[in-house]
Amino acid sequence: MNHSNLYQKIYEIVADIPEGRVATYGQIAWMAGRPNAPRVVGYAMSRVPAGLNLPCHRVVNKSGKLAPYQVFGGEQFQRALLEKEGVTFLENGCIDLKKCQWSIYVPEEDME
DNA sequence: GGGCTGACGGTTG
DNA sequence: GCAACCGCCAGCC
Repeated sequence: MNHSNLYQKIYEIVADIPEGRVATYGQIAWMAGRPNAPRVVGYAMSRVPAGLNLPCHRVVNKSGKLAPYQVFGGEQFQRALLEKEGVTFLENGCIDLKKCQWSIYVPEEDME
């Protein structure tokens, strides 16, 4: 099994994140088959081709904090973008994971 | 082929 | 509750 397949899967998972929802690196790693490799996910994001147009801004850490990725133009830009998509932010600047954390099992009753 | 780094996570202090 | 350290896997020098 080629490692490139792992990257491809990571890209696929990130690209499958719906608007208004966010996913954690650990969750993506878990879905990609590497629950112990959250770093690899972050690294994959760092090396992701811009042509894929991946919504990497929807990927946050377990703390609900946005990655120190200033390449987007600033954390505020990223935050505003997510907020515009419907992501709920807390007063402390963290994302409300309990409401916006993406799951493959999307409960319709929880969706509004 | 070996060592360092990295957009993280969990545990311990 | 917050801060720091260790551990993890893959990529790059």
